Amino acid sequence: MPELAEVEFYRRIWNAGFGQRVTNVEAHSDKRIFRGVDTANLLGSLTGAVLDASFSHGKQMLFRFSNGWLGIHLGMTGELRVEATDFPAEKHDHLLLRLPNVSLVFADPRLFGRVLFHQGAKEPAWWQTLPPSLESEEFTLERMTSVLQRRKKAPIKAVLLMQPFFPGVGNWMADEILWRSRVHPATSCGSIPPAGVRKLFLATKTVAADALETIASAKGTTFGDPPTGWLFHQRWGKDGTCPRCNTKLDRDEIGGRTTAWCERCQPRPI
DNA sequence: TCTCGTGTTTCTTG
DNA sequence: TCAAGAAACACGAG
Repeated sequence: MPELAEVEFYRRIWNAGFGQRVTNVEAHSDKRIFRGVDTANLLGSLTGAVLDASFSHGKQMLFRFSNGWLGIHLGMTGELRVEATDFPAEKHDHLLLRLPNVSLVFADPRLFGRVLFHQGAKEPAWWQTLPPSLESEEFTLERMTSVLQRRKKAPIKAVLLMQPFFPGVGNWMADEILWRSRVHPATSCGSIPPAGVRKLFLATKTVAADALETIASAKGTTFGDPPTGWLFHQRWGKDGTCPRCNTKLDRDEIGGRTTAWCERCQPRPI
């Protein structure tokens, strides 16, 4: 599920372990999600460490322990869970942190997710160099305009999915942003007028903020769906209709991903 | 049996 | 060197 707001949702799930000392770590260390990681060092370092903070940025998460930094990317099918202390690891549970009161679990059937581990007083380099988040003041209209100028021929849908520029935007968020802006997903970036870019910019900010607000107000252990009236609710099925004009949504592969849009509200570029 | 997928990385082509 | 598209990764759900 993991796009911006879902990642934030999963980060909070592990809050149950704050302030507790890790008594044991279990890992399927031969799995793909540990590629490039010294798993022996990870296991040895986290055992006995205390979880004291966590952060999310786009689709990335970072958990601060007293003896290292654990980075997690959920890929396409990853999830974080909290289980009982004696919970036996299931087939796709690749990393388990045993704490006095709970077990923190990272599961991922398709193994597209990723674990990173870093030791040092400061955050890992890859975290420090992340692009400005969509919610930040550094994410500006000027920045977005220059990104689109540099990708003149690419369809806007594909560019919205580029994490170095739009951290946290995934397939459904991109479709939501385009639908709100009334821009066809196949429109080449170079052909979008300044007024259109401004609409896209404002929609990006709004979708990110509203999705995060949905998570904040859900405050339970279930991921609350976005408000009614979002394209989100219509884009999955084959019979989805436009929440604005009730036209049946079109579906096709654009920018390498399945894309849903309303041909009436988002006219195809000439 | 077959197709599809809420993501990234790497390869290929231009 | 860069932009853009395709393939690869792996496995469950429908």
